[in-house]
Amino acid sequence: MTTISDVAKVAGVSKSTVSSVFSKKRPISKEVSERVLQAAKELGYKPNYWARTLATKETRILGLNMKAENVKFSHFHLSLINGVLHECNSTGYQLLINTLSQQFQEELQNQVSSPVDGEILMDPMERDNRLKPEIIKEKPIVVIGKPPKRYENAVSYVDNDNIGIAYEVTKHLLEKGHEDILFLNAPENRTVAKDREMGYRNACEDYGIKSFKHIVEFKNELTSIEFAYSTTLKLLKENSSVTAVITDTDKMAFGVFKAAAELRVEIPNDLSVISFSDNGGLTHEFSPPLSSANLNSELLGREATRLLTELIVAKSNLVKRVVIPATIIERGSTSRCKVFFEQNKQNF
Amino acid sequence: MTTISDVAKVAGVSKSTVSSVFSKKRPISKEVSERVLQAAKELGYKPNYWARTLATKETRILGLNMKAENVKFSHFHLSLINGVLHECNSTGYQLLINTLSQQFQEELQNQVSSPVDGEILMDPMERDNRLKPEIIKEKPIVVIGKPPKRYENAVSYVDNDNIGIAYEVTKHLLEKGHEDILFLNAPENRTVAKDREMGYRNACEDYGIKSFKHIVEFKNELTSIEFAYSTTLKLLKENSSVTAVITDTDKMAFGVFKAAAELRVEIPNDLSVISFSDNGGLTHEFSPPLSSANLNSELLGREATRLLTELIVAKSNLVKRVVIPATIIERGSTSRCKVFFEQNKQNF
DNA sequence: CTGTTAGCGCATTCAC
DNA sequence: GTGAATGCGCTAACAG
Repeated sequence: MTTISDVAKVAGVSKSTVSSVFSKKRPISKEVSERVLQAAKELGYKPNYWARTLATKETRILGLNMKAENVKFSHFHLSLINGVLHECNSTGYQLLINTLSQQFQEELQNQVSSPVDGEILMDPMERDNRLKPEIIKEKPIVVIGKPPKRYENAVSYVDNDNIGIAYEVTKHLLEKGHEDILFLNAPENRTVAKDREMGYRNACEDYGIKSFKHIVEFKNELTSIEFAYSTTLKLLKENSSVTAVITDTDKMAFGVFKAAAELRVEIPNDLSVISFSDNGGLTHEFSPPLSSANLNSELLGREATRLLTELIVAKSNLVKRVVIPATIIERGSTSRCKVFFEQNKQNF
Repeated sequence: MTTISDVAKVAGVSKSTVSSVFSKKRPISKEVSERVLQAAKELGYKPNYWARTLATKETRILGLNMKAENVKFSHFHLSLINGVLHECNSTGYQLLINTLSQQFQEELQNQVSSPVDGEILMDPMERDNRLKPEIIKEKPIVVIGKPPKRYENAVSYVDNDNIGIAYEVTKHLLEKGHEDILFLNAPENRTVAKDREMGYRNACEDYGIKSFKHIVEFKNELTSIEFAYSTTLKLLKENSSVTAVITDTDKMAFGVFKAAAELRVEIPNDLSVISFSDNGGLTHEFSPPLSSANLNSELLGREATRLLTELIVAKSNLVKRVVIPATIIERGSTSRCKVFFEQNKQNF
C-alpha cells in the first residue's frame, strides 16, 4: 500500500501539499499539482478512507438500521431503499445497512462506535434500545415510523399519518354499510399500532358504531398469517355478524382469506377485506386482488434521507418531522355490506 | 467524545489494558476488567470505529457495488440482498451499498480507497472500469454474473449457468413445436448476453432449426419495454411465421404483450412468450401469467457473500467460482405451436 | 497479567 | 503557495 508520504517523496513535495492537491482545500500551483498527480498515478495512490475519516470525523456514509428480527426485506423496504439510494446518489453518500442483532452488537468485542455520519432507524418499537438519550445526542438520527412517545419530541422522524389512514380505511368500510368490523392490528409493541387503533376507533365513533371491540393484538408465537387465520376462523364461527376485516399487512390478509375459504365465506360478497399496507407486494396475488392503503414508501425513504443529510450538513440538532401522505387503493376485496343492505331494503 | 485515554485515566490503568478489555485479545484479570468497564460506562465510552480500523486494517464491512445507471433495485436485487444480508448477519459483517456514479467517484475530491474489506460487484459489463488488475489485487472481489472474458480467470464469481438456461428455455419452446423463435436478448454490453445467445443457438441447432436469425440487441436509447414493443410489432407485421418470443426480462415481455394485443395476436394461442428472468417480480401481473426462468437470486447473493467472506478471512487470493442452478417455471404464457400442429395434423 | 512505546495514514494548525 | 510539526484514537510489539 502506498501512502501520502511515498507520493510526497516521489513528487518532491511535502505531505501537506499532496493532501491539499486531493482535497482541494487550499490552492496549489498548477505545476506542483500536476507533478503530484503524476506521482500518485505512477504509484497507484489513493487517500486512505479510514485515515482521512479519523482526521476529519466525517465518513460520508449514511446508516440504515433495521432490527435483525425482520432482516428480510419486503416490498415495502425495497421501494423505501430505492428512495434512500436515490437521495444518496445525488448527494454522494454511501449507504450502510446494519441488520446486526442487538445481541451481537452488545457483546464486548463488537462494541464500537458507529461508522456513519447519521442513521435512519426503521421499525421503531415502544421499548427500543436503539433510542436512548446518549445515542440520540451522539449523531443525527431520523426515525421512519413513529418513535416511542417519550422520544417524540427528541428525535426527528418521517411517518405516514397513521391515524388518518386508519380513519379513512375504516370509513371506507363504514360507508359501504359495514357495522361490525374486525381489526387485526399490528403487534402492540410496534409504535404504529396505537395510532392505527385510534384512527379506527375515531371512525367507528363518528359513525355511531359502538362495537369496536374486535381489536386484537398479534401474539408473537405465531406468524402473522397464522395469527390472522386462527383469529378470523374463530371469530367467524362464533360471531357471524362480522362483515369486514381490516388487516395490518397483506400477509395477514392471507390468513383471513384462508379462513374465509375454509368456511366458504365469499370475499367480497360475504366478507370485505382491506389491508393497511402492501408491504409484501402481494396485493395482486389475491383473488380478488386485495384492497389496501399505499404508504408511499419510496417517498418515505427519500424524505428521511433528505432530512438526515440536512441535519448532518447543518450540524443541526433541530427536531423535525415530515408526514407522508397515503392513499387507499380499491382492488376488489371490499364491497357493500350484504347484510346491511338486505336489512335496509325498504329504504332503497 | 471520550477516548480510550480518558477511560485509562479514570480506571487507573494503561491504554492498552483498556483496549484489551474491549477486544479480548489478551487476558485481563477480572478485577481490572470490571474497573475498566465501570469507568467506560460512567464516561459513555465506546471504541472508535475508524481509529480501530486504521490500526487493524479491518472494517468488517462488505461492499455491494451497483452501477448507478440501474440504481433502482428490482425484485431480483431485493431477494439477492436478502441473501447477502442473511449471510452478513450470521458472520457479523455490515453491508455498504455503493451506487455512486463512476463519474462522481473519479472526481479528485472523491478519490478515496474503499472503506470495505471486500466487495460484491453486480451487473458486470464487457468493459467495466470497476475491474482492473490493480483493483482486483487490492482486496477480495466477487462478481455476481459473468465477468468480462479477460477477467474470467482473474476474479471470483457467482453466476447462473446462462448457457444452460437459455438452452432449456429454447428447448422448452422447440418441444412445443415452435420453429421460428424470436429472441430479445439483453444489451450486447452486458456479459450475460453472449452466454444466452449461445444457449439459444445451441438449442436451435440441436433441433435442426436454421432460422435463428432473430437475435436482436437492445438499443440503449429506448427503454426495454419500448424496445420489445417496437421490435415485436415490426416483426409480427412483417413476418408472421414467428410463433414464440424469448425475452431477457419480464419487463421486456410487457412490450411483447402490448404489441401482441395491438395486433390481436393471442397469447399463448398464437404466440408463446417466456422470459429469462423474473427480475421485476411482475410475472403474475400478466394475463396469462408469464412463464419464466427462476434465477434463484437469493442463493446468488448468499453464495457470493459466503465466497467473499471466505476470501477475506483466509486472506486468500484464490479464484473460485460458484454456479447457481435455475429452473423454468411454466405459468401460462407458453403453449403448443398451433401452426405446427395444424401442419402436422395427419401425424396425430 | 500489565505498562511503555511506536506507529497506522491523513488533515490541520502554524510558520515561512 | 508550500513545509514542518502535531494529533486524530486506537492496536500491537515488546518488555517486564
